[in-house]
Amino acid sequence: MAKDTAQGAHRFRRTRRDHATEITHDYVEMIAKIEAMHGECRGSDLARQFAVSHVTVTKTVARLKKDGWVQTVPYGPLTLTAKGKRLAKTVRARHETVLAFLKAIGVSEETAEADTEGIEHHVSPETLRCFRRFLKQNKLSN
Amino acid sequence: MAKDTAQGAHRFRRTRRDHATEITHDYVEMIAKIEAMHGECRGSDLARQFAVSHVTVTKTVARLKKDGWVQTVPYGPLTLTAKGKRLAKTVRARHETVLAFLKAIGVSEETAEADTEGIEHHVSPETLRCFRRFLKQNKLSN
DNA sequence: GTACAAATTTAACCGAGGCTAAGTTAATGG
DNA sequence: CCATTAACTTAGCCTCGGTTAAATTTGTAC
Ligand SMILES: [Mn+2]
Ligand SMILES: [Mn+2]
Ligand SMILES: [Mn+2]
Ligand SMILES: [Mn+2]
Repeated sequence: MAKDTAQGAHRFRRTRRDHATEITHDYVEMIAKIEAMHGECRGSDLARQFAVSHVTVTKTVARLKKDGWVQTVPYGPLTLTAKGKRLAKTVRARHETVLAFLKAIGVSEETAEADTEGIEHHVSPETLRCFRRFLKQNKLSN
Repeated sequence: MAKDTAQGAHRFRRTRRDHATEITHDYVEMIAKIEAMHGECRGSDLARQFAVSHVTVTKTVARLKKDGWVQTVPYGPLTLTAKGKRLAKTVRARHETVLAFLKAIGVSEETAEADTEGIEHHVSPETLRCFRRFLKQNKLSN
């Protein structure tokens, strides 16, 4: 019994789980970034940055709010909750590490930025440690 | 004008495009693998390997068929088209390279296998070349 | 040849993440 | 103060990738 799934099946489950949290991670990261740059973040900023419609942003933000990552005031700016700020910090750190790593092995700036946007969500803590170790060994820690 | 999208927006578009082709890639890769191991591939094999229901497989296979990657006979095995076989080959090669690369920088077998399943879909040709170059330089080409 | 088990298909549903169109609110210039 | 514009919301639609339940086909054991 327990042979209804193959032994490698958990890897695909992992990938599906990564994708379920991906949008949340990108949003809190972006909100923090825009807040840092412009003082406040509006829905229209996110729509422009992600190249989606403002309606998509409205719906996604409603989910983020329900899940406790952001707070909103009607017709006002978006703000991260304490929990949202903590998540943004770890997500940003991971993003930076992946980006620095790709550049360290010779990937061009622009390609590295683009690939990182997808890769970051599938890098496990162990792999992230390996990336950091590589950067350290090559004296390119940031 | 043309300032309705930010300069970094194309990266998120890229990631969304990667995700749109991801299932197709995983399916053709898996079908080729199962064919190679057991002579033929059935829908139930895919359901077991991906840990999804057989209904999900039926629906996904219908799309793959519509797009010309696989052929089916009612209540019979799945087969790849010529186009499907070619895609499977390139997808498998990319998977192998990503996996070998992660192991080369010190990621454990199991973690490398899991991370690769997601990362492979976001690795651009340029980054793949960097991975291969790294493996070559470290005499670990496969 | 019949009964049963496994595989497959079909129908009906869900949530996430996209979209357009239309209505509402807020800010601002004259 | 009012008209315009920008931002935001609401309503309704789509596809994809999941689900369960029920019907059908196929292969096989007896
Ligand atoms: Mn991202
Ligand atoms: Mn992905
Ligand atoms: Mn994969
Ligand atoms: Mn793969």
